[in-house]
Amino acid sequence: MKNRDVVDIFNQIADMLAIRGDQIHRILAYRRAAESIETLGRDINTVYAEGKLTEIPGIGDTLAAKIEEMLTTGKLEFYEKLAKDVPPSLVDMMRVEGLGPKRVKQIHDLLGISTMAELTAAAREGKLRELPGMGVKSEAKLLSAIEALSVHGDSRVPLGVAWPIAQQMLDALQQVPGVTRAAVGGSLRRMKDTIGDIDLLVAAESAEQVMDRFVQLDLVETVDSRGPTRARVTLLTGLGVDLRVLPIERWGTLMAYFTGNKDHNVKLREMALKMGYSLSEYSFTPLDGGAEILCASEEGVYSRLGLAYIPPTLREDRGEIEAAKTKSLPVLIELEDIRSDLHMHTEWSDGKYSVMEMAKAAREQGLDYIALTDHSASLGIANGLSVERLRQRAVEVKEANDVLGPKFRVLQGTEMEIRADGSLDYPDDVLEELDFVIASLHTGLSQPREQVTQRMLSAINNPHVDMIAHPTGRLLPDRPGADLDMDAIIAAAAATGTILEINANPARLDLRDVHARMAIEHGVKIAINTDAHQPEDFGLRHFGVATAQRGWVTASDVVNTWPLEQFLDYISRNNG
DNA sequence: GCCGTTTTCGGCCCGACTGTTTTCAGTCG
Repeated sequence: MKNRDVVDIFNQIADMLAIRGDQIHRILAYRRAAESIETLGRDINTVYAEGKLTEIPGIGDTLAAKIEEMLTTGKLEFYEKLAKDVPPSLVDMMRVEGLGPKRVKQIHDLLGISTMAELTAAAREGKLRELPGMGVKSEAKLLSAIEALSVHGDSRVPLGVAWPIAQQMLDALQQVPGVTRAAVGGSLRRMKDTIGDIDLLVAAESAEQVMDRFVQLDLVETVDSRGPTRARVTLLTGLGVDLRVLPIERWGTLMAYFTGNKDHNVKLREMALKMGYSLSEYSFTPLDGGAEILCASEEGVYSRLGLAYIPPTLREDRGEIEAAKTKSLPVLIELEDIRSDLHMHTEWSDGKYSVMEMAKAAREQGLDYIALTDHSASLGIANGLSVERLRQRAVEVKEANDVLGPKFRVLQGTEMEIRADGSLDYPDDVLEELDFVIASLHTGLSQPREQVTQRMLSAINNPHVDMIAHPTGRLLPDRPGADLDMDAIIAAAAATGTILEINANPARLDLRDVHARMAIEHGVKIAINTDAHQPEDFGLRHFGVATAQRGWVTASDVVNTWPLEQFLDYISRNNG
């Protein structure tokens, strides 16, 4: 069993317990455990083998025993017993927006419905409206939610898809008279790799006009709810968007409340309670009934709690609150720290622009040096370079350096295939001619864990390989990538000085945040590259920087922040 | 079911909005 399977079963158990009407805190314990394993970044089997399951936040003796049972027997008796009580198909019904555990149980108990198909039929026949607490309106709403689910599904969208939509909506809301601030919140502000829905936050004295504009935006398909401070819409793409509007004096509490993930926020509110306040998006309210305290800035919120300011990208309850207490938060890498891009393609392989065009565009971006890393021969679909063509390209690289140097430097590089059999695409003497060698996987990603890990290890252990690009090869939101043993990969990278990439393309963001954090904790250096195939792609860099921040990465961990000499010195020291 | 400068037992955040209700339950974030 893999992490994903354990996560899946714990989440299902939580839903089943909720439908059964179990105690809420027990349910939350299963959800919290699932979340914790999902963001663990390590193979749960390895953690189990080390006897360290209970060191995972939210895993106690009971859940550790359940995980052990799953990992050793492949099943869980508790789950199977529960499934007899609460059919898994009921859990499936909860995916319908607006349908929670109570309603599902009621529908099941009173109408004998236990599948989505039966539910749809009952709604169409007008049977749901007869239930207590239901009416014609609820029934119609449920029916359209079922249809929306079948059209759009309920999967999360990649950060790169949600981002421009949110910016476009913000631009429109900023035009509304009386609006003083407008920003994204939620997982989008935390720059999580995938986004469930978009949160927009606006400061304005009167919400009325903002709401009017919001619900009339072109992208909006349906208005799901609308009140004096909050509105929720669904876009044509199926993506949900929430808008909150409060006066500017409450901006700090508003932003704080709608940025942190659930666990981060709960901890902040618990801290506030211990200090005698109830904390909400509106204010700190003294429990003894005194006047409420407003915060116009987030800094004000954190300082009142005795904490250093926590950057949005860290607000995931992964130790940042504890670090903020002791003022030991890392100084995170920023976009401005980046001075190079070490992974890009030209028309020699599957890029669209010439060597000179890419180099000039990079220089205009303010970069000091770049590596041209066209694909190698065996990736035929990307017009990979034979040894002969690789050497021909070197002529153009030299020309570019003659024209653009000496303050700008183009490195002669490759993105070399790690073939399905584990061999590398160029022989060592060819690699030796190059300034910078990337190795990466594009094929055989679904090989068994041991096999694909061995392939990667053999590349890392080749002294000519300087960096591994997009290690797992995942493509968001649906292709999970290779099942690498990241403990082994990171250990090998640390031992050989091999750089691991955070690929900034929002379809990749690979390394993902938790693996970047594991890597730097083991002393592995990180690169943040765009994998540009055209000049516009350089604009994706901020997604990579944000992912690095989510991994607690500082500027000194990232080779792209180094001057050229320091970088060249580092890769030459680790060659052979 | 987890967890501990409140506790090994008894806590475990805060609010908006809807549709159905005459005061609130359910869902969502």
